Amino acid sequence: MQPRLRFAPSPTGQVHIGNIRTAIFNWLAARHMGGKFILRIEDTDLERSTKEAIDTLLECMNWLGLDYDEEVLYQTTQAQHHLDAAKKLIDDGNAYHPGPVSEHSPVYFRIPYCCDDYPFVRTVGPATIALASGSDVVVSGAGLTFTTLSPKGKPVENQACLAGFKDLAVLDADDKPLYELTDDNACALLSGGEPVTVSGAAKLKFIRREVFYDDMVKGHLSKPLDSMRDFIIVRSDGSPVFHLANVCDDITQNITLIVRGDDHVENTYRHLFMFRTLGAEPPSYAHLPMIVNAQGKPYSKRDGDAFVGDFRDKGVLPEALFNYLTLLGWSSGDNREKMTREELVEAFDLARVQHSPAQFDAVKMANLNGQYIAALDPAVFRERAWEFAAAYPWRESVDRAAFDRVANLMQSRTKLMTDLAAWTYFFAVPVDYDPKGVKKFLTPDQLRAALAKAAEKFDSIDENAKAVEDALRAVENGDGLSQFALNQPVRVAVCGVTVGASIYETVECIGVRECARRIRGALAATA
RNA sequence: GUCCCUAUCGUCUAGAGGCCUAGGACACCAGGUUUUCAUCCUGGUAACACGGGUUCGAAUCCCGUUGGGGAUGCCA
Repeated sequence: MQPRLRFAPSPTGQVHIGNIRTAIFNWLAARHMGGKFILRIEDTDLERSTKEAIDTLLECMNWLGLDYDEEVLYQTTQAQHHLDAAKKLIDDGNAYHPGPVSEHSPVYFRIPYCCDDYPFVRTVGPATIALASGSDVVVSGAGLTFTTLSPKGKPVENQACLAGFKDLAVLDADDKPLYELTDDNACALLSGGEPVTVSGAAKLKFIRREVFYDDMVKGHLSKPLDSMRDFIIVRSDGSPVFHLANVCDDITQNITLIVRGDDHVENTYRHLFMFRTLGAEPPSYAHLPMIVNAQGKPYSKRDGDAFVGDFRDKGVLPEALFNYLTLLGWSSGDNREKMTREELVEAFDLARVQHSPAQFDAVKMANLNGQYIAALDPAVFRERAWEFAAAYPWRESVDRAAFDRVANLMQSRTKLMTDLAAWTYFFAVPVDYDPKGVKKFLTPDQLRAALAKAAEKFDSIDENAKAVEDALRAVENGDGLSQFALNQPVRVAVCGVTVGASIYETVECIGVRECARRIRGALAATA
């Protein structure tokens, strides 16, 4: 059967990198296996799901090249299916209204008491739980309520599903049975029998069972049934809860492999039962570790910069973000880091995904981004730079050909597309001059005199880098200055800064005559 | 509190009992190339959380401790 994977986000505002990383891993896994990658939008939270949020999501996926197969499924269109499924579960005795049945009580999913033949349930063995002495135990179709003692001796209320306590015996302090849960009275309880309250209990003795499954990234995972509870699948207002909707849609969409965040492992134990009782084969699962911030903590609103849109605005290339995110929690195993999409699809393997959270490192990502920019075909870089520069007001008055020359000159020293913000001196007289640069390069009389001569030469020389270089060398020689002594003074006078590309080519880009004017202007302004 | 997961340089990671005096990348430091800066090249600092076991041999397996994360919602 062809693998079918899905990305099922809730569109509630911005797209978080943790979220999009899940999408990327799903996409990679699907493409690697030659399976389908399906997008399902879980928009059932009417309050928070907006059209804008959906558009943002779609845009992010498009920007990152996450193409999906088949039509997008909007969860709100499936409401009837969800409710039908709930009804089936109730009819089969796998779900119930607690207490007196009413229109306005929620529906609980019941972890099935008879589940020994489920392929994902196994018997662990006999177990006992010590109770707070002389406490009450309530046994009902909705499970068990009992009181234990915390290590500090405080009484703690516990609730668990009935299925967790196969062959339960409630014992008193002398190990005398106070109550026994047989298949018969379990049946009675499950079909709506009155709850039983046992007083003076001291311990619970039962056969422990556990749910288990093989996670494609985390390996063998299990959880005892007595640590689980029945859970709500339909709210009292009649709307389906995540667990119901999510599982139903996975069934209707025939999903065979679910790749999602680590925070869902606990849900998996519940969902396994839901697939089974809904008559479906459970899919395989892979749970991805979380991405945490520079403090090693989960991203919060305060971190602010963890949204895909922010990275785009900061001048990160989509292919670089994509590549960097694959490196968070995954590695090729052969020291390759900068990899093309094709190489990633080829190498991607869920089994190589890390089990523990990974910290996002903006510096390393910027470095990767720089590598991507450096490797860009110059024509492509010019185009992207031009598009990106639309964000800056100075672009309006810039001639495209002039811009392209600057782009060619600056590509190799661009790390982030936002570095273009500093290109403004190519197109306009600098507004600010670096004070240290002025002090060092525009203040000494000897340099000022030489600069004036250079400006004079600039009035008539050819408009190319070689001529600029020759002119500067000539002035230096004539004035007894050491070679290159004029480079930085010219840079400061022309660009206002002390760092940048080759000054000869920079002058050529700006225009030799224009530079002559700027030098005189700078000299006058600092006189 | 309980349950589940997890632990290699500052960070991302390689590592499936001997190839490990632990490899790569980012960052950092030093040197070199260069008309400035960046790039680039060379070299360097830096890690198996701790304690027990198992074994001829453990970063790797087991147990415990500690740290971290998650779950414990009529959120998803």
